[in-house]
Amino acid sequence: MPHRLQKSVRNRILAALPAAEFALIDGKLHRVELSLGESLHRAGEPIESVFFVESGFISVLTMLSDGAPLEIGLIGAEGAAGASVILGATNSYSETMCQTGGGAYRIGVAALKDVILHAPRLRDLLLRYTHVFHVQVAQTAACNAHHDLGQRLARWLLAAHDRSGVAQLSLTQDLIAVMLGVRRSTVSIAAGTLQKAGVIRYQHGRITILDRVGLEDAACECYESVATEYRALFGEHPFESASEGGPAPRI
Amino acid sequence: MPHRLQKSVRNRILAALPAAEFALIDGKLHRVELSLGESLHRAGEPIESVFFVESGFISVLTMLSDGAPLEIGLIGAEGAAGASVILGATNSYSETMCQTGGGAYRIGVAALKDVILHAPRLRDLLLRYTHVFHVQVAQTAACNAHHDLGQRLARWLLAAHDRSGVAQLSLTQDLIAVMLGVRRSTVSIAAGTLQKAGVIRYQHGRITILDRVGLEDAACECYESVATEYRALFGEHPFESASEGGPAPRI
DNA sequence: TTTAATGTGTACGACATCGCACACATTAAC
DNA sequence: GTTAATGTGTGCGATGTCGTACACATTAAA
Repeated sequence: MPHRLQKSVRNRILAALPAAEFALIDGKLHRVELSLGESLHRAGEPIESVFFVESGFISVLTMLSDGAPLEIGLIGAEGAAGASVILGATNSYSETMCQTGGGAYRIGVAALKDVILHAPRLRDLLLRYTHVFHVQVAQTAACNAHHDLGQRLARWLLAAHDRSGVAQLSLTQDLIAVMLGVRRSTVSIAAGTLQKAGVIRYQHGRITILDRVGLEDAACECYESVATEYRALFGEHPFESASEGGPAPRI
Repeated sequence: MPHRLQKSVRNRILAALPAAEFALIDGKLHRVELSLGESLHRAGEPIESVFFVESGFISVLTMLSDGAPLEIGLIGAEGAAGASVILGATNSYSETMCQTGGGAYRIGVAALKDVILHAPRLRDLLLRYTHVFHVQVAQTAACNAHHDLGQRLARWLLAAHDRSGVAQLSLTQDLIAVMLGVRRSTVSIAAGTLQKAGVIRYQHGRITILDRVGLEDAACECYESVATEYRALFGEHPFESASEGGPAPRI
């Protein structure tokens, strides 16, 4: 297998590895394309692979017994889906699925555990990433209880924008409603408010962020709290592709 | 320092250690008594100690910017507060405080990290416990969004009952309201419903669980989902004191 | 025993969201 | 260009909780 150039890798964890550790894992990574709606792990099933996200973002969903899924976190190029295997988990407690098109590097769980024995920096990064993701979930728990949909929608759009890197997202209100656990019509009202304020624009499955700062004002503190945790781990621009350099794109 | 008898230790993690590993950590544990309302870690502050809970239970709270705390998880004798240090966290993202009287074994973070280098089983147990706690938080995020207060209250009482081990709890509606992030008067209504159904009894700061099975029926699935995860880690009776043996107390 | 502090039950208008329904707008398919 | 599929805006009664207030019950303190 031809060697990848580490600096062409966008995933922040892989990009942060010392060259020697990257060389160890490189040959075991399989580039995969993720299509919209594709499921990476199913709730209750064994975790067979870990996915280091390169582009797009992944939703982590808890499935309630009435069949309703509810999103508890988002994973983009700053993280990895299925990383809980390094805590000793064998089965996934959640459903992880791609909400956009995207790409990732896949590695089998056994191979990853093997690599980790000789890659302490990778192990530490995965542990710390797992912790920050946990903080994200904890903040979401509080957010779901305390903040109204207007704030939660703005927060979600910011998180999605960070992780996708583009201002125009292909997202229906239906999809967002499922993620946030509310009616589609309720999303329509909240989105309408943001639209009237000139912050976003909706056009049949396409949502454009017009005013990033305005969106931050509309969001609850939860966005910023979690972003701060990610900055502590990855530096000033945690969601930006490592290979691009420069400040995160602003609109 | 005189050696403790490992079999007199109630904490499930410490009790599950091989004797050789327990001997390593034993001398570094400090028995502490926890009083009601005592704070073990403060949000944003460095984590200086990890607490292996022996009795009573600990609330883990996210502090929102309006000053309102919201509980995201409970820790009893099955776990440890501050365990996220083993993921590389240096500061606490949450407030942890004791909601009952209780006891714990405290160990300094540096000492714990030192022990862990030579205690792989302890390390694995802490990692797996951290994962299960994460699952608990994730379930709470979904629960806060989807389930009404009647279900959430029943779930919370079950969790508190599991971890305290006694049917009579010293808990005001005010305290429970803060934990669940609702008005005290709303708790009064939900508790009144449970009381009329003969499931619990309230007597000025003292709540008695009269019908454990009825409480389980009133709770959402979230209780059982999380309990299943804890069973996978600690066996059939995850919250029971390890030294007591026999089935968990039923009322 | 009396008094104060604490804890609980209840009331009521306001508000967000539910659950459902339907019309309309835009895009994709033919 | 016509038609079907998809996505969005809106309406409305029902429900759960908010926010606040107050009366009452129980326990603790004087």
